[in-house]
Amino acid sequence: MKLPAARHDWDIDTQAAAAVQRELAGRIIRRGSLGKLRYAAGLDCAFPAEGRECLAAAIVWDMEKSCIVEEQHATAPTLFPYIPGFLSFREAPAILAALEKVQHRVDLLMFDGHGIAHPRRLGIASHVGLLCDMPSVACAKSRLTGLHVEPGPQRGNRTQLLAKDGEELGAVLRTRDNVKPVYVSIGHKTTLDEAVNTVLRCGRGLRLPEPTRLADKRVAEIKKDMART
DNA sequence: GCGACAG
DNA sequence: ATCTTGTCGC
Repeated sequence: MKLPAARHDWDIDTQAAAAVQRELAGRIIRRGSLGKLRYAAGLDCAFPAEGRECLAAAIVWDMEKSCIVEEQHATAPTLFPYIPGFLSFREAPAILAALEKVQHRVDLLMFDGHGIAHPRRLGIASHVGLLCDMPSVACAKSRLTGLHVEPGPQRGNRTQLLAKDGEELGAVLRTRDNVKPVYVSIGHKTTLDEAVNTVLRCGRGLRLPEPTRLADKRVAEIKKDMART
């Protein structure tokens, strides 16, 4: 897919990165887009070569037929260490490279990580969604920020993830009966309800939605045969 | 200064 | 994320 050329530097320190996040956060659109949402691109990364490079995979999932329609992957040098709150500066370059290779139509991006449920309201889903100017949803396996009570035990049960000042940051969603819930939040150009529905629609019997779960599986496989050669 | 802390 | 085998449960 064609991605906007205007981007910022990635090889910067945490102070500059935080400044970028605060500036870009103001451009995030917390409303739904117009078009039909059928093709979701799940993104995830792994770190081959002892972490010196980042490998990203994009799995384009047909939400109607529940099948993969395309998959691409790319690598980029790892320019940033893992620091909570700055995940996108570590993974976004490789993810954008993988997305550039995608030929099929994509209606939304799905991430393993947070969106606006972030200290400066610009988690990786929001950051990449904004740079691609695409609707994006976030589905993280654990909390980064925000407060919440435990949701009910059944699939579909949810509670609010709230900031100290009461701002709604996301939803703590049970995607499988009696299994640890996931943290869903708006990335860009979506509403929280759309994000929650998308996550539920993309997941059947498992805790994580298919697009990101399959992307995780892919990078693990690729990394594996990268190692044995 | 002391905890918390996506992947 | 990554290092790692078997094992308990649906």
